[in-house]
Amino acid sequence: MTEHSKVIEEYLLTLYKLNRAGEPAKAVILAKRLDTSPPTVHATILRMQRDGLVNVTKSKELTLTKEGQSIAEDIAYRHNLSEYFLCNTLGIPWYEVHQHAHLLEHAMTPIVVEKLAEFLDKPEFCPHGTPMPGTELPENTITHMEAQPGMTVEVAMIGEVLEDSVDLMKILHEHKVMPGKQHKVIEKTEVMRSILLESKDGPSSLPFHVAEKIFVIEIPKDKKHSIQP
Amino acid sequence: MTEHSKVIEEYLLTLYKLNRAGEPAKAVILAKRLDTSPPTVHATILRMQRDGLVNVTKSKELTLTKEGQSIAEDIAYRHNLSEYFLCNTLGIPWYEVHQHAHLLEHAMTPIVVEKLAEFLDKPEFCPHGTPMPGTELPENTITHMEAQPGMTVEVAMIGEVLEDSVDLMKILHEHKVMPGKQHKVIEKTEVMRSILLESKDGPSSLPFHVAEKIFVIEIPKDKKHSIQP
DNA sequence: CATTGTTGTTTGTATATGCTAATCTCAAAC
DNA sequence: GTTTGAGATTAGCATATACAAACAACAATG
Repeated sequence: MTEHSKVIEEYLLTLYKLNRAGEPAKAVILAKRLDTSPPTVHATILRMQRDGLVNVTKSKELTLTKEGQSIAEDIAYRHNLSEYFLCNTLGIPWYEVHQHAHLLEHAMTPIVVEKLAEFLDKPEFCPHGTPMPGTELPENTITHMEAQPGMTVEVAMIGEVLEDSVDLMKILHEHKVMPGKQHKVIEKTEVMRSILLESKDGPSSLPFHVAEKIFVIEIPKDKKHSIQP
Repeated sequence: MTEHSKVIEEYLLTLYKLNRAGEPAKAVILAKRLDTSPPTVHATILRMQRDGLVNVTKSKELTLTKEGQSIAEDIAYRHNLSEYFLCNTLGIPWYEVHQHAHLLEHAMTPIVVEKLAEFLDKPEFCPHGTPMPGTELPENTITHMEAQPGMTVEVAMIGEVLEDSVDLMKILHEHKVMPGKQHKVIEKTEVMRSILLESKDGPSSLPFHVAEKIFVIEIPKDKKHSIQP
């Protein structure tokens, strides 16, 4: 497992995340996610192919090779571990840690990763609720779009796509729509394309496109607020 | 203060360290320290000049500009803070932290630096005894070469030049020649070009070229071992 | 089937970083 | 003062990363 540049690591991580989100891994998407131009992505993908990190299907889908996958998981782990550290040890708000971890993830030696993981007690989820590679969300996790009015849900994970918008996450934070917190689904209005919620701290609304990226677990009536009052 | 590449940050830090060690800052030295070729150094220095980070005197001495100095201090601080964290929080041996910090120092946002410093209680020295920028070693600090036989000294700082050799530092560690530890100078033999020491853990010898890079403080007889038994 | 729009690719450039080999400069040594 | 040797520089080249503009390929839509 050779050393790879920051750029290559970014590509690998992005492909890994697209994969996990079930989104198609195409060059255009990469260009958008990485805020770069299609020709640049093209050239970089060629290099990654050459180095045995990705394969390109006839339909131009990008798939990680065994090695690419393994490296990507490593980076994802470093990223999530960094976020956990920044949030839980240093006290940086959960909705801000992503950007800082974005740098750190490329600068951790295996020993630092190991020692940090030990220090943090081997966490299994990052502050956004994303499971570390190897860990999975509970079976009964659904997207917030699937939660029906009347249901009480607990937020399990704020989808990684949303992590790029600190502003949005800050608002979610202010409305207590964050991992571990519970709220009730009041209504889902097609016209407004948003979901109305009610938590201890009052009502809030969730646009459909955001709700699609938030993962929740239904809480049976008798267990409401048993975890996070 | 614009963003600078890892490479540029390395150059700045190296120039800063040469400065502090009182060594001449010439291109060849940089090439050696950074393990790169003179032409590469030349090209990079040109860019740094263009960007107002260094000046070159008629005698080809490289000097940091105000801005270069300020950035370099920033990097040095991040480096030392990282080392302190790795050693004191994660428990990585002091003689190994340098290499890990070497990566981290380029990946810390100002907020991470601030929060980490708070978490660590604003340390003033790294595990090798190097003072953070803005802090100084005690006035009465001398190099180990200046310590005379009969004197009892406490190690204050392992010079940064030595940090590149983990093997050497590990041996120093095994002989308890490390910051905070005391020992007695037995003899200084010109022929062997080394200094003979005696600490609680037994005798050891220090080659002159190493002794030049180790800084100590003389401990008056009545205060021996008052700090580190 | 022709049009259109999305996506991929090529072309032509640019910059930062690196190298070797050759050359230049200058001070120190003879 | 001429030589020599260290250090600086130039020339020539390579790779990774980036861009815009032009073009190709192909699917979707009318």
